[in-house]
Amino acid sequence: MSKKIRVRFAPSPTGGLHLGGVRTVLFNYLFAKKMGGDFILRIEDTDQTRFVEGAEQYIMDTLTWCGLTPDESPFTGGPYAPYRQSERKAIYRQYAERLIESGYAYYAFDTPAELEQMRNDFKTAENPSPQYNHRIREKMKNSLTLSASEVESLLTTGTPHVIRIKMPEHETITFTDMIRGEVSFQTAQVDDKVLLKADGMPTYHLAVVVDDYLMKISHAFRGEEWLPSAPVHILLWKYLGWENDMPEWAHLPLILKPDGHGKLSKRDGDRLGFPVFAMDWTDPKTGEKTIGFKERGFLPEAFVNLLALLGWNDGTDQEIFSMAELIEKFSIERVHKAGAKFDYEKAKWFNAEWIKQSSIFSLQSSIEKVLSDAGIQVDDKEKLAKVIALTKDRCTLLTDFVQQAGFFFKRSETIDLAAIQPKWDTAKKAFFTALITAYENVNHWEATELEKICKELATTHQLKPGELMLPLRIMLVGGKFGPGVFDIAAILGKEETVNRIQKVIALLQ
RNA sequence: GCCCGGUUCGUCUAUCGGCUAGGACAGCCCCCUUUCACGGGGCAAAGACGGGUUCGAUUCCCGUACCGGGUACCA
Repeated sequence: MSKKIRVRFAPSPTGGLHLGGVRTVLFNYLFAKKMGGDFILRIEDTDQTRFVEGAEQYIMDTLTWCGLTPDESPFTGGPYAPYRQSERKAIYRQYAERLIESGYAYYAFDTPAELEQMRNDFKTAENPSPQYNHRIREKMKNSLTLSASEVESLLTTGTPHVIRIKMPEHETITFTDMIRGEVSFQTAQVDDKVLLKADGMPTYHLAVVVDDYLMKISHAFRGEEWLPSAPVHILLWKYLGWENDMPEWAHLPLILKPDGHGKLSKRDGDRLGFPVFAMDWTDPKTGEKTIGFKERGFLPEAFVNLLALLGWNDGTDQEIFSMAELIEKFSIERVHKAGAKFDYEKAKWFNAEWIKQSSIFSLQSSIEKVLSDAGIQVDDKEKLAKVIALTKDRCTLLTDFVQQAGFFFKRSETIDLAAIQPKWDTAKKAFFTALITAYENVNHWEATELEKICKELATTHQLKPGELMLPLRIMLVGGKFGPGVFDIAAILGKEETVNRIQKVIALLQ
């Protein structure tokens, strides 16, 4: 039998795809692949989260980058199209009305002002936010309090109205969550949620149940923030007569702010200087740009890896997992119940590990891109491969290659002369001038040979090699960083090495 | 306020009644390195609290505290 495992989520109101969202998708994907089921994605497009321009493409790009391509497009045609909520309005209304006919829901005509009035009137110190519940609904303007003819006339005159679920007064709703086990709620504690809004669009509560049923969803993953509304959804499955088709639920723990309290938000990233979105996103309305993990220099493998370990582990000390290993080892039972604070330092560590263990070949094109974005053109692929081999263990982010590897292809615009100048004298000048000559005559241009020549020459000039390494480095690199100097010279080649030394000697006069 | 979840080093976590409580990130120290990193070695660092149950509780149960979520015609 085929399983359909779906995640349903909304992108952030401005359109970006947030860490928590990607992780929900990831867990869902891992579970689906592990079970051999289909991986389905449903995306909200209502109200505040109604798609802004480019958001659909952005979401697909993000999923592709992460390697989480869904088995069905969440946007275009497919076996259960249409997928956009706005195109399914008639479907939702039909089921909402069916609920009214069977007495499980009712029309409510209260205006926003009246609702606010009610909340004000019933607000007390003990109950700061009164709910539209079984007690309050008796006092409001709805099809339970109005006569049938009054309702009829309000409806025919097109009075704005919503459809609300009629929560039972005293029932206990119990269900099993794949992560949390048995959870129960008292219906008296939950209010008569709106199912269909005045504009005819469904709320999440109605849409999630109707769509999951119609689309034959077998497992539903979502964030923990949905747990309190689970009883509404369970009741809806029951009231619609679909109880036996209800999916299994999994409420994932939240990703929390690294410092203070609460859910991680886009603002925290801006505030603390790390990405929160998977990829760069520019809000088409405001033009505001939010940086992504990808553009910050993360490898998709590392991003997926760090996300998976935020709230899950396989019980061993292993921390580095490929997607294939994650699929093999993932188990929903081992997902934590508690939320996890996001730690950017650890996130970077995952990336460094992935850079170290990635092959030169697989890194080549992304590094070439990073360098070219920084205005450094790579002409020689073979040279690039050598440079990557020499520098990849030193880089945490792909963008670190700009500093660690850039000078191989383009001379540094700034040269840290201040680091050599104070100790520069005629003896050193004589040495480096002699070194140029010696290097010009080298037959085997490779690191150990260059080192040997340099040290022998130092001895004949009665200089300590230690005093010469730093100046040489600055001459070749421009600053106090990078791999071993002779390895650098070896890759740079004879002509370029000699030129760089010459140029700096000239500058020091 | 009420409802629902959660609670092991600063952080992410291991432990499914036997613990000298393990690993990783971050921190500190040493080694390696005539740059900076990588790497290697080491140090420091935790069971929220109070009751039970048990020969034995971090592990099971109950309270309390604290944290998080929800309490919208947002998702």
